[in-house]
Amino acid sequence: MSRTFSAPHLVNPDTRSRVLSTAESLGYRPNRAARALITGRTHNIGLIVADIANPFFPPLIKAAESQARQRDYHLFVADTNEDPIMEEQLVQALAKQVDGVLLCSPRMSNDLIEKLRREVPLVVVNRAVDGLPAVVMDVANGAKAAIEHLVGLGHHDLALLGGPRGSWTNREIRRSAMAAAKLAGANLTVLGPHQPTEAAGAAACDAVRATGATAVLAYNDLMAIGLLEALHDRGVDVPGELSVVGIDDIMLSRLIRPKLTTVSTPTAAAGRAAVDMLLQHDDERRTNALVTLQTELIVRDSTGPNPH
Amino acid sequence: MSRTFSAPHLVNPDTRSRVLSTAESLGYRPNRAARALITGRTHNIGLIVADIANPFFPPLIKAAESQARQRDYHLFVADTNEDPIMEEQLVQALAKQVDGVLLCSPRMSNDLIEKLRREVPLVVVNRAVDGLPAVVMDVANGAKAAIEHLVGLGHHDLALLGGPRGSWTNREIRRSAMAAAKLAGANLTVLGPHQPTEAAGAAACDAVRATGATAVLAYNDLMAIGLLEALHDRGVDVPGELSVVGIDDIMLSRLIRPKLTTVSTPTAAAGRAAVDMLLQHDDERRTNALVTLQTELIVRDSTGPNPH
DNA sequence: ATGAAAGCGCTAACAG
DNA sequence: CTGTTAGCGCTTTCAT
Repeated sequence: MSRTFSAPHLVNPDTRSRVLSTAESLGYRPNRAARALITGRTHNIGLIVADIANPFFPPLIKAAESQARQRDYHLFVADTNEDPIMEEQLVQALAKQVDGVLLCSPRMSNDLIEKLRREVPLVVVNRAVDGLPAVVMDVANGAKAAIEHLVGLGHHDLALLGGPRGSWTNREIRRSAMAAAKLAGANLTVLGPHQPTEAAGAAACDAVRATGATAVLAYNDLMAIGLLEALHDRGVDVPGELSVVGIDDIMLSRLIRPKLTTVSTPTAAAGRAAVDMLLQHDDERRTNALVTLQTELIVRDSTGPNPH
Repeated sequence: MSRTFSAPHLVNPDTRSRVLSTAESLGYRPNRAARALITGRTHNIGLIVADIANPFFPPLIKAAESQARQRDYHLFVADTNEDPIMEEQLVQALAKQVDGVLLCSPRMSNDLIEKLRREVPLVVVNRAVDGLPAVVMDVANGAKAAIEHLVGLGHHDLALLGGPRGSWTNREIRRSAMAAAKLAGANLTVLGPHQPTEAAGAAACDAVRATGATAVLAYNDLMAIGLLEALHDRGVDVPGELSVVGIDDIMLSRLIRPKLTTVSTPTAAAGRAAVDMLLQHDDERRTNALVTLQTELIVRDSTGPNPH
């Protein structure tokens, strides 16, 4: 009898235990897909990220999965390869199989997000979208702290190694870094857009040096690390000749030499928060809920005083 | 009419296109859960790993997801936190929702795997189980090559930094390393079991030094890197005083200094192969199919001649 | 080549 | 409190 599983409280304890033991001996397990058909709740969540192998995402995925399963949900994970078109396809493909989708660091337009939210409940991570539940990191404040840190070290000529087109985070960083530089009376040259990868960071090395900057803020740690590698190959001393700051504080950043100064973003907390927002009942959910997670500048060894 | 989607070839092209355009205008998408109920095929795959945030797994997950979706399958990802009990629970929880489960680096017993395979088709990665489709890396050969490399550098006193209990890979490495050391007339001290983490590698530093070994092979790169960090903190020069070899060739390993000498394992290929094995029709599937992927020793900067 | 009907495993609603 | 019934969206079988 299905009530034993779906509404245990209004069934006779005797009957219940009898059913339970029979079920046990038969190895019976309720079929969630069949249940979903009638209840409309699948107890599945979709998680869409730009690149599973980008070290930024695994801690987020892990935290989301853990939080989801604690609430008896399973997690679909899908990878868009940084392709906005793939994002749309994936949301639609998963829509019928999940109770909601976590869209992490989307590259698609806000208009498209608006369209997709009508097909399936959406929570967006790393993007603020009007009227949509979202989890963002306060990267603006982080970028500001990074610029102030560099200016405090005597740097006047700064460069920003920009991230991918379509990234809300990238826009926030640029806006905030430009404002902070202006306020401090420093020059800031903006480079980009670039893919958020180590290879792109390395490839941008010469462009960075051509700006004449003595300090660089990168869109993320991966690009900063790529830049560091290329700088090392060219015999440029960090932080002696050039200071480098990243954003994210991925595991790598404290393991490389010099240890990377970076803005730490709470990725695991973001994963948990996103799951919580998706799963909290609609009546509690304010449609414009926006959770902003704090960031923190971690000063390590890749930044130093202006050599000039 | 459902035939339009499930058996397009035996429907009148006119009718078909008419149905299709109507469906399109209604935004209709077939419900896979309902389809699964009757066909018995969910078009979903479960992927169970010990730790999503362990850098070894993301490339495997990414490759598996990509391969699965190319074949119109979605991927559930779950994390066991290195807990064998969680492995069992997860397989059972996913069993009804998937057409098969990819069990990566399982820590559970072979007996339990035998039991679970009766509930859901299983493909095992990083473990050879009799009569079960499996994808393994030839770590035995990799460990042998590592030992020979170290002996070739003049090292006679070696240590093996062992991995987790229950790991087939760990047993393979130990067996092969011991055989290779014996053959070369070198001493090999085996340490462990340890968690396969950077922290555990660092924590084992003093134990490693106490063995008097001049060269160490670690269960994986993460442990080797932890060891390197601890060695650095203690002012021990690598490879001047101690040589270190890892296994896996995770992205980190070529980014740290000294760059880690390691045995590269084809993790992406393993993810793809596992999906392929699961999805190939049962009639083609030999029950004892075992795919063995080759490994390769990558000599970088963490190994050098015996100082004595 | 197409329409109609049965039924996958489950829950909801309704009787008892 | 418990047995029965209808039907979720789809595919399959059986008619036509």
